Amino acid sequence: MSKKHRVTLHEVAEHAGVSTSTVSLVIRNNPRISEATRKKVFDSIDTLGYVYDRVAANLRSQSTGIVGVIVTDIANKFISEFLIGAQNTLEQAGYTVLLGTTFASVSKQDKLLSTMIEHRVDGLILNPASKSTEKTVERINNLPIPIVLANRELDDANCDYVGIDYVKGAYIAVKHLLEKGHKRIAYLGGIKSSSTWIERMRGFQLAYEKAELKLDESLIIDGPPTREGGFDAVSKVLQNGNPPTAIFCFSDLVASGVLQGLALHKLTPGVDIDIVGFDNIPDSEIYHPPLTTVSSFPRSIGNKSATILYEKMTKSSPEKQRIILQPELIIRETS
Amino acid sequence: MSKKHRVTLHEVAEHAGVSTSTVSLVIRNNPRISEATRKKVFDSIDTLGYVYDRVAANLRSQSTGIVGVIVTDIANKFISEFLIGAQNTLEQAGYTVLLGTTFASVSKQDKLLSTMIEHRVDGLILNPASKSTEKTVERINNLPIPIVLANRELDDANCDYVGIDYVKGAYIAVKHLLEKGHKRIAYLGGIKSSSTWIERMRGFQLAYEKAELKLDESLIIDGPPTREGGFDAVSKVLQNGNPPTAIFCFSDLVASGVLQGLALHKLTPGVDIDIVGFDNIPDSEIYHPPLTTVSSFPRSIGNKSATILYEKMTKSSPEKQRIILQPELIIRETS
DNA sequence: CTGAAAGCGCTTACAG
DNA sequence: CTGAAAGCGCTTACAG
Repeated sequence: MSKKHRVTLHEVAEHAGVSTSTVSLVIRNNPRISEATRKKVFDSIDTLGYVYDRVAANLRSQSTGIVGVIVTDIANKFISEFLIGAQNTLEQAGYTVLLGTTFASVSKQDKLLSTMIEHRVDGLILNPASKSTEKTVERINNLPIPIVLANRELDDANCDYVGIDYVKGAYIAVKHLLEKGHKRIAYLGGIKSSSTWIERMRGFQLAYEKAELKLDESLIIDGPPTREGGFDAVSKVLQNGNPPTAIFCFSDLVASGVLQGLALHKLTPGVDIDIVGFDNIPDSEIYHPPLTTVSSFPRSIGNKSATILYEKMTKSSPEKQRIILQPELIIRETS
Repeated sequence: MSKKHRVTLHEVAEHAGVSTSTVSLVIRNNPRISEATRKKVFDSIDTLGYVYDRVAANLRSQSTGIVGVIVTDIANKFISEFLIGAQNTLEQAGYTVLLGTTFASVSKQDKLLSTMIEHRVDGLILNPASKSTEKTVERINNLPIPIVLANRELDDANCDYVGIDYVKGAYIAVKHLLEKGHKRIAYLGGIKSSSTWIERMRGFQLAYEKAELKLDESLIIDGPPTREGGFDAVSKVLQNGNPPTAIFCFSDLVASGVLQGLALHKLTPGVDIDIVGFDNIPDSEIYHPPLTTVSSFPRSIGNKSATILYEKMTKSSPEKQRIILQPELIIRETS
């Protein structure tokens, strides 16, 4: 079985007594083929066990129906939800998704971009690694195929973008804590050089300014946007001579590490210290205790990214779009 | 930029003053090209901005370097870890991964199989949907390309398989609960017809038999292997006239729903009722309270699946392999 | 060590 | 409504 050669369109044509052009048109459901011929061809396809060879079709038609989606980490719930959104929309439109995971490595990202372009993807959705360089940006700007950036904006990238309003998200989170009377709020986790970190920082500052309070830089500790990052950051900040009374976390994942660290120090979130996360991943609801967090909408971001890419691939409207979804505060038991 | 035609190998050859055969060999690092020629060609590639067209190469060489991986749900941590394992190994071997998600739908799975075969993937790793039919099995058995099944075994599928010993996993979990003195243990979540459910059931029964106890069928409630499924199942089982004193959950995800449901009924896990999960996903450690669970090794399963597939794709040793990893009990605070 | 020629399996104008 | 011919951009024997 394995070694038997694949039946070709040519053989189908011969078997059905028509030309290859006709078979090709039948396969692609071209309406200008008569019902009788269509049936004849499908019969031959069935009896011969013909399998369409997209590789050949792609070469000839110069388009593959494949869209590359590059993300930083699929094990992150925010990302996997984002992916599901993008994939659903893309598949509905008839595209196949080629997935790449960078694990936040820029060189991995560069390699993936190359591979995907060599595979002639029709378009790309990129959730950029946080340390993406100028070179990456330049490359993205010069890409011969449509691309949409998601979740993280890149400086000087002249690109369509879909993400959420991180400034506002951080702002409403910190404002909430300030209104509860906190004056010393920590900001833990996330890579300081990334746009996602910087924008949250801006929201953080904005809330402090409006409250006419001064923030303490020693309560700001960055690190990897992971559970471990949160754990390490909270351990550090608790050693501060004047520790915080509340913590704003870069993400729910970071918050999960923070909760772990707090438990180790016998501090009860929501009682001894208030915590707010970011993302509203499903698990945040069953953290111990359930986490107050900022809801971003990963599936919607995925959907939107795919929709915009689809427009870029099919229409010839080159106007750039920048879509910013608005976050919401979800108050639970940690604040 | 977008509309400029892609530079072809032919143009590179002309620019470098060699034949296309030579350029082709240079690109693929064939050692029988002299250093001088190689350099000349690479210079031309750089100045012209040539991009290798894998679609054309694939057609001619009749192999794509693409491996299809089909899973039931990427938002599930067990699966995403499995995927990372498979992807790492595959990428190291030079393959590109085409990902498909079935969301446990058999028709989706069939479509994905078709798409991937049409795209001429060199091999497939399939984490089958639980309700896969005989037809699917037959199709898989007749596949013209190498395939490895993972995580869920299919009856009569004459396939290589990598998974863990679910019987033993359930056995050690239930034995642990019995040793703690429990006599009424519930088994919640999971699809009754799936091999993963059935094998856990067998382990469950085995533990009861060895303890010379009789199990109560009314404490066995199946359902979707999700958080919601767990929530619903625990709600049902608590209405039992004679409710269980301990619960064995199909998965950690199910357990998370069970914990939620228990909280609603003001029952404290580990105190009022004991809980054991299955999978040891990272989150289980920070559930409230931290979950006792059975550790399966999703990344290792991914790695192994990829390794076996790689052997099938490259060597001509047709001997079937069936690899069963051994699970471990991780005791935390819910028991 | 390198080149000329054929061909992978489709789709695409074009002709009728 | 259908067919004959060319060609997408590579790789593959084969020759020298």
